[in-house]
Amino acid sequence: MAASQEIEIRLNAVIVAVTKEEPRLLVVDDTTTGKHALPFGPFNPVKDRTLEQGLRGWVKNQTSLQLGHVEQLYTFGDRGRDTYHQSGRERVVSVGYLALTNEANPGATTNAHWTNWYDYLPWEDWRDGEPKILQSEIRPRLSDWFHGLPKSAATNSLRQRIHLTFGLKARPWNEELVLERYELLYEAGLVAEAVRSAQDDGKESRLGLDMHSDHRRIIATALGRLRGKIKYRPLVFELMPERFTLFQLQRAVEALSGVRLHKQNFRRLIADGGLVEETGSVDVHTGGRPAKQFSFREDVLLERLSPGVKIPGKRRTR
Amino acid sequence: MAASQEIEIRLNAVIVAVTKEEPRLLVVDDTTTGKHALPFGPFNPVKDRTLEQGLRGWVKNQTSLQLGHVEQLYTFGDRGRDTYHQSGRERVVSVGYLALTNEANPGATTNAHWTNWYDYLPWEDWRDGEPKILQSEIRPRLSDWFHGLPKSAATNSLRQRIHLTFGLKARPWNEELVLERYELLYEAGLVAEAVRSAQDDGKESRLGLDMHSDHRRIIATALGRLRGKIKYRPLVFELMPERFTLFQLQRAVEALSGVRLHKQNFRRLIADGGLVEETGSVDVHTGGRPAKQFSFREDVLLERLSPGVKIPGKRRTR
DNA sequence: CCTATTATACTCATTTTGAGTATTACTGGC
DNA sequence: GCCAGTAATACTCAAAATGAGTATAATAGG
Repeated sequence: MAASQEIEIRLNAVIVAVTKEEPRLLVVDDTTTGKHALPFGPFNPVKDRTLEQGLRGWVKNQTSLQLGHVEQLYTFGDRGRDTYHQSGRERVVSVGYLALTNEANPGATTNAHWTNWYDYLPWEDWRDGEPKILQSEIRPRLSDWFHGLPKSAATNSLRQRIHLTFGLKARPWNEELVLERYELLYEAGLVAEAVRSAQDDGKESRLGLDMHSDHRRIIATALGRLRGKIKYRPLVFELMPERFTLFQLQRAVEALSGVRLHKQNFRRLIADGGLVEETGSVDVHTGGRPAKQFSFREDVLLERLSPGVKIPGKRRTR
Repeated sequence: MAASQEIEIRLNAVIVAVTKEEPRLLVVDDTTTGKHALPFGPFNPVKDRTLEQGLRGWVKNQTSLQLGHVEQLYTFGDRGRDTYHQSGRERVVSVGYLALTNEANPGATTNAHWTNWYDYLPWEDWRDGEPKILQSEIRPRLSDWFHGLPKSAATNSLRQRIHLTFGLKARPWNEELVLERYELLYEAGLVAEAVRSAQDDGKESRLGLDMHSDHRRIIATALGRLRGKIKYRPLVFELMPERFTLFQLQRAVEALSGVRLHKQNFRRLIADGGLVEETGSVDVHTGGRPAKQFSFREDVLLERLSPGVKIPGKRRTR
């Protein structure tokens, strides 16, 4: 047991809501860099009995938000995160958390504000077809980077990896590979974080809105996890109002997953899944036939094992 | 940014192998309690660039094991873990890791040794049908506990939770709910860890072999994660020898998942999945017709997205 | 060469899923 | 009040995946 150095533990929160068909993220303005940053609080070993309680504590104090589902994402301890002092005297370890809430909630009081998740990861939003940034920026620049590398045994492997993560060469787009895509762009030096310590001062156009420190990596982790988990856990409902139409639910799932779904099949999955129940009320502001409003059946948590919202895919012949 | 207290970060490793159709776990003997403990090393912020590198570092030094896949499991910071000093001066935060290896490897040099995973979680092994301990011990004692609780609004919810996690009342056994089951037993005071700080000195028969501190919770987390992940990532192959028969592969998956699989369908899934390729050699020591030996196709990692080993289930009419 | 034993191949009924078409119930303009 | 537009909801159908077998092949040991 080597003597521990001065270590500080921070609890970072990726606080997510869905409003007006967009996935939203609570950020604060970092005063020194002017960039957006994830809110965080310290872990106080004396006061906080568990890490999660520490997180809930400072969120409650600082934002008066009512958090729903909270889950630990990952613990980041990399040196080189810019909170690390060159002196080596202090090291920050961040424990990232994903927290779901409802933007209609009391709301933040501090300098925190809601932003659109896809401001930071614009290539992840395929709801209106393939994002233009892929065609215009990412593919050419990834290609330049790839061809500029020295050939080696790993060359073919890297090519495959690029194709897989970005759905190139007839491979399907897999919405869950958010972190994998971010990391590839990072390796290729295409996101601002990757060149922060280098000579390049960011004049070249960067992909997506930069964030403080490695926070974009953390939200990529969060989005990937969330996209995966809504399929087998009823997490979407924590982001919905009390009553909602099936189409509103679909829109929320689409906002998170970043892909469009087949309406009739989505409806079938939800109905057959027994996750919701009719409230008797209808929403007449649909522009067409009024839609029945539903509410989440709390008791499904008690009777089903993995009551998620499946995401219909596209048929592919193998 | 509150001043950080003295915090030590430990890197705990759940090192897993599969040998002779049993899932194995590398443990050390805790000198003070005589119990088995997970090996761990300190995180040294000066030397270790990342948490994972820190982990690989001490594992390499202490055991000379060749680790394959390594993944972070969870960060535990609960007070009350017995490494916490009442004085409140020092607090240990443990980052748990799952690491896969091959027991045929060089092997450990220290006091570490391999044990059977199911020694600690005997109710998780359904390969020979329902474990007797469920019938003889767990169900009756869970029942006693449940009926001894004061009735409240949460009573029904708890009953459902018991039924779900343990597959009671015609609900199917879900092999992935390892942590959920452990936590339920913990709440019910049926595992030794739960009564360590209480008056009870453990005379009553405990369920499964006790471990040091909260290490059994960590291995429950690991087993649950592993059982889930082998279904969509080719992790089993890291636990297999270079060449293996399909039946040996099946046995390994069964060892991990704790359930028996349908042989013909398993074979179909693997074959259709294209995860393996014939080596041309056969294993004649089968007791019957010789079995072809296969090897893992490394390049599937490059061409498929979720090349896991699906676990055939049982048909249930809804 | 017969039997036991395991590997491997093939069959079949269901269920699940992707993708449509058809029908229903509103609103707003005239 | 009727019609067009629009969205919600219902229903159909073929393909693929899945659970559960039966059938056949290839070895060892007597």
